[in-house]
Amino acid sequence: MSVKNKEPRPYHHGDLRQALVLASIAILKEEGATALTLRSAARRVGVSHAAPKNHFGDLRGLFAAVAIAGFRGLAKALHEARSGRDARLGLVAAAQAYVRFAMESPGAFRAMFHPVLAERSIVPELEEASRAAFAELVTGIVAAQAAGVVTPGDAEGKSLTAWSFVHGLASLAVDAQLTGKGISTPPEVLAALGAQHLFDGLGNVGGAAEKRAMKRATPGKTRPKARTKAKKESA
Amino acid sequence: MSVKNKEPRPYHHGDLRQALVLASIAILKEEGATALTLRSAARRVGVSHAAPKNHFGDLRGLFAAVAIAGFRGLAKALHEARSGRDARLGLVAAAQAYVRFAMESPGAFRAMFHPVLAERSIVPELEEASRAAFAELVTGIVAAQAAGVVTPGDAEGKSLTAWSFVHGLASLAVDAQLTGKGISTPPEVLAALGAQHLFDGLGNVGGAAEKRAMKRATPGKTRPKARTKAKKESA
DNA sequence: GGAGTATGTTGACATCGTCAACATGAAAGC
DNA sequence: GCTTTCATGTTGACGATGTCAACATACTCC
Repeated sequence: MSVKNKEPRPYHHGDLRQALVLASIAILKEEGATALTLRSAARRVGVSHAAPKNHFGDLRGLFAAVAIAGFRGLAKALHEARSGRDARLGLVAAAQAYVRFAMESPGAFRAMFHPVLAERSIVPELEEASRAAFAELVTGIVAAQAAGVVTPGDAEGKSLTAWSFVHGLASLAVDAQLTGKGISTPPEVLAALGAQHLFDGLGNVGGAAEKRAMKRATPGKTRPKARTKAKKESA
Repeated sequence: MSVKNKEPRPYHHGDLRQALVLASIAILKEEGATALTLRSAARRVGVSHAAPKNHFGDLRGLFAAVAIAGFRGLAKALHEARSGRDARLGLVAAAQAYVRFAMESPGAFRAMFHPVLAERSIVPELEEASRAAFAELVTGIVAAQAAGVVTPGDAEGKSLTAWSFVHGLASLAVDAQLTGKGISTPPEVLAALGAQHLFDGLGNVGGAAEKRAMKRATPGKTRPKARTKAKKESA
């Protein structure tokens, strides 16, 4: 089947499961979400169309495997964004990292929140990977509370608000909802702007936070974002 | 073909386009997003499998028609939520209405942000319906600024932050990301909570907003402590 | 070294989106 | 009134997909 290989491939692949996951991620990146099918992944690896069934059962299993890898990559990106920064800047960087992840891997991002995985409790590993990614955010909020830059109490509720914001922004950006509305600001900048909104509040009229925000809003103040490396293939 | 009707149906339906859109919405509500196909919609209406092609061209056209109806319904819900309330409570109610819309019509919600509609500029009506829904939020923010409960300036940026938050929360709820993380609070309550976070800010430590928030959060005597007992197994 | 099992292949089936060719009937032109 | 035109709907077909059953191969463990 495979065009690229003429020599007799061994009957057993060795690590077909891993190869199929990597191929799926590549397909998502190169051809979009609709192009990922059990057969297309099998084709890319060079195995028969029914081979994936042994490893993933059905299409949902393949999506789940991709989503697990995605959540782990996201958790890692969030962790790296915070590390080495103070609590507040770390949270801003994490927000930007979340959006950047979605923009750079829209296919994987969509797979992670694909409707077929709605009842993901069936796949404990996926449940755990998702929980771990969220935990990164909670940790960031707790650290910010310890540093005195976020009000104490209800860390989980506040994390959820923050998560909702970054997830919504990422989703809107990925689904191209920001275009055609006169919004030209890059999503990553919007992430930083929204993070400031969240910190300072939209309703503190005349308060110190508003003055701080105005001061920050002066042009030429945007941090040169650190160019981040490409995604790693290992997982 | 239709099981429900034996009498000779007229060759021409009359308003097949509208009937197909309504059937699609019903399918989305009753059977989920994956069940909506050109053929299933045609079956439900009782026409041949290729009839939808005359009205929608391809599958994307059907999704676009459903999404247009969805955005109009969402805009209406947002408008009604704000009307009759003061600026701040109106925005809170709008946030809850957004989440409620998604929870009550998850299929339509997913169709509105379906990947196949990513370049929706091809369908001007969809572009306009989406814009109108967003405009409802901007109007709410502007009204809140006029009422003095939101800081002045950059109404669009602030609307975008608010939109990102409600859209993210709605998406997470629809995709069942809130389950399995120890989050039992209903999404509508989370919408109101997050709206308060957005108004007051998460970072105004010791400020007036924090005191207001504490006052609101304490029905009895319990002083909010930074006691996060969420995670019990993750380490 | 043989048995049992995990891993891949082949072929089949129903369903899907899409197309081309055709049927029907309403609207428009004369 | 009659015909022409064309939007609307049907039929049949095609390739692609997910999934299954039957079979082939090769690894592992006793």
